[in-house]
Amino acid sequence: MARERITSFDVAREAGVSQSAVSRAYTSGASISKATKDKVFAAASKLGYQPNAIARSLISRRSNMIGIVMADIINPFYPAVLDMFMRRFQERGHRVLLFMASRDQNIDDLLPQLLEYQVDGLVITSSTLSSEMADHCTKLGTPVILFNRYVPNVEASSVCCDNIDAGRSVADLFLSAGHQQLAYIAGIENTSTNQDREHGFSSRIKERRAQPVLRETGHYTYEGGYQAALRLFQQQIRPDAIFCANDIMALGAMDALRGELKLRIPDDVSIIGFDDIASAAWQGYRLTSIRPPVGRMVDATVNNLIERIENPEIPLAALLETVDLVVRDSARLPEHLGLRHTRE
Amino acid sequence: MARERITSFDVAREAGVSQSAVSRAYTSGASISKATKDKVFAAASKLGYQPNAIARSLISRRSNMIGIVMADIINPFYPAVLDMFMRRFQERGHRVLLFMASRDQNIDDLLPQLLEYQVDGLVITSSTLSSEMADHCTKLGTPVILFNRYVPNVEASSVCCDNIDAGRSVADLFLSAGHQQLAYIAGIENTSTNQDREHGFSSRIKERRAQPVLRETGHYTYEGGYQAALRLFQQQIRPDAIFCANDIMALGAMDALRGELKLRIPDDVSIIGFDDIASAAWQGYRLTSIRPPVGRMVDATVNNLIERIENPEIPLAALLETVDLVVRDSARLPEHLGLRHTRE
DNA sequence: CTGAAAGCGCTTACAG
DNA sequence: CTGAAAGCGCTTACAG
Repeated sequence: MARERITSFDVAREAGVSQSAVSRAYTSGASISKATKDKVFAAASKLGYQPNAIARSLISRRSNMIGIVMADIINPFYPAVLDMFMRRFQERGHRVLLFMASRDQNIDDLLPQLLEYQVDGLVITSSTLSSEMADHCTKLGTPVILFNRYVPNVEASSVCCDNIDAGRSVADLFLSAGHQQLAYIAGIENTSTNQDREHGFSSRIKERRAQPVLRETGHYTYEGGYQAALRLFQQQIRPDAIFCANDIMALGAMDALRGELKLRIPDDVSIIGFDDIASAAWQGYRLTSIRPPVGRMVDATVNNLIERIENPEIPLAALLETVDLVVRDSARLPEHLGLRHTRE
Repeated sequence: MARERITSFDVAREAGVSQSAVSRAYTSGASISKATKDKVFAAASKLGYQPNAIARSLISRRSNMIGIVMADIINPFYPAVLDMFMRRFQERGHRVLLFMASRDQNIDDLLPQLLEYQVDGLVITSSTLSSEMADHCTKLGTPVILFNRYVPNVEASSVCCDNIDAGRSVADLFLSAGHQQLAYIAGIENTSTNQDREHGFSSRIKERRAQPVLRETGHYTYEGGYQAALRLFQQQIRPDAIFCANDIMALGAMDALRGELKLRIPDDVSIIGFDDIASAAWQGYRLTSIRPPVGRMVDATVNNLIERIENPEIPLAALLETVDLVVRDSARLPEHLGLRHTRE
């Protein structure tokens, strides 16, 4: 069981140079001659040496690790998001320390575990943190950015899509197509995404003096959306158009309407979802959906975070991206859509 | 911009004790009096101190980090797997350094990036590694375990479900229910999961002297399964039962059959998938599927890895778990199923 | 360009 | 139980 730990000193001895030289060989931009570098690499590959990133992190006070906190990986929107984050950070030479939170739990108890590993920066997804914790990160010099969440007055950048405006647009689309009675299937109540989507939708309905919106909660899950749709149609007043706070609930609602309730989509009821997850495009659904510009949002998040790591003076940013409408077959829409869209 | 770095020396000074005492206060089982410990924690919380895990890792030669390599997070089977791994490792006090590989690329180039961070162990999912790389890990004393992949003669443990036996069982189910012409929609060709499922399926069909199996490739994607199903029915000989190497292809195949081909499931064609992903249970599909015991597989993986971290003498293991059949509505089945199953 | 030396922030024998 | 000291494996001024 000879666990060999080969260090820069071993390589130095083998190569006949100093330990500093070995270190310089692995530091791009360090002043070292080609000849020395070659000797070092030859010795290193002979011994199977690789620098120890932990030791490097300690002395250089840079771990090159980014912490990502993610709740809700089961929600199909987030695997695609995580995939993009991973690719972006890997491309830029960062490692990712991943933490899973329960959905929308307060993550104040979790963060110290990340912070003790001296992550250079922190991406927080689908969770919120207290302003005390954010201040603590600021004091440590660890920049934090919230992805797809907005918390006012907190020492963190944030990147969101314009959920309020998206909600307003859906209301306009439904009403302009002649729908009379709109309904909203809510996600998790205390999330900013759910609140903003609902607020935009309902307030626009009020402005246009349409029938008050019906409402049920679907907890951002398929089963929740399925049950919420059934409840909506047990009432006296039935909707002819439903805006679902995310796609997975919309798919559940579609199955409930077509299966148990024998309703046709979009002839009897129009449905619009949010996220444009992969299954929204499946032939069995062809769900019309609001597509957040995930690529742009991830890029903005990574860029802002890395900029702030490299220059702590850069001020916080609260970035808001506009959404697209993806037109498929689940909703009757007006002639003139009035917002950016693609047809699939 | 006063980035304060508070160290154990600062806390020691504040508490009026030695730096060793501060360290001991944070080491469970260390010999330290309650009084000293209290003084240390009081000073620490006053100063906002938290031990530096990077420094601890360096001196203790234990990073407490596990590396997870995952390809294919877009495949809905894997987010559920990642979620379980994260919960298990977090519960047991380990951090996770995540790496994303392209699907089934050789990850030899990727591993050094993980190894330089001195991970205590390595879980590799849906990728393979060369035996050279595995030997390298052994030499470094870093245990490796393959999840859902098996590579013969490689210095790593592995945890799989019995894909060969599962394939045989599906053949038996189809034939015993009276199907005449079976077909297989393949996943990614060079993966052990695909090869084993196909081998079990085809070899059992041969043993029972049924019609030779038809075959198309679906690349483990929805769209791939959709197109593969269309191709199957463009031929002279048409199947009356299809085994899909994973669920997501099965859902694509179902949409192709019911949509473009106007066939009824299971009246005209039976379909069985593999993985039992969440959407297999959706009302729009109700796919009959083979369910690997993911919870047991993850537990076995975590247990074997942690055991080997704590005791390097423990031999490698190649664990094989048996699958269940989840009976829904997409396949005509015989009276007597002959394997463990649940009805949903 | 090169080497000797200090130091990152801890853990852990060692001696008391 | 407690403290002084060595050392984990590097980076980076400093002097030459």
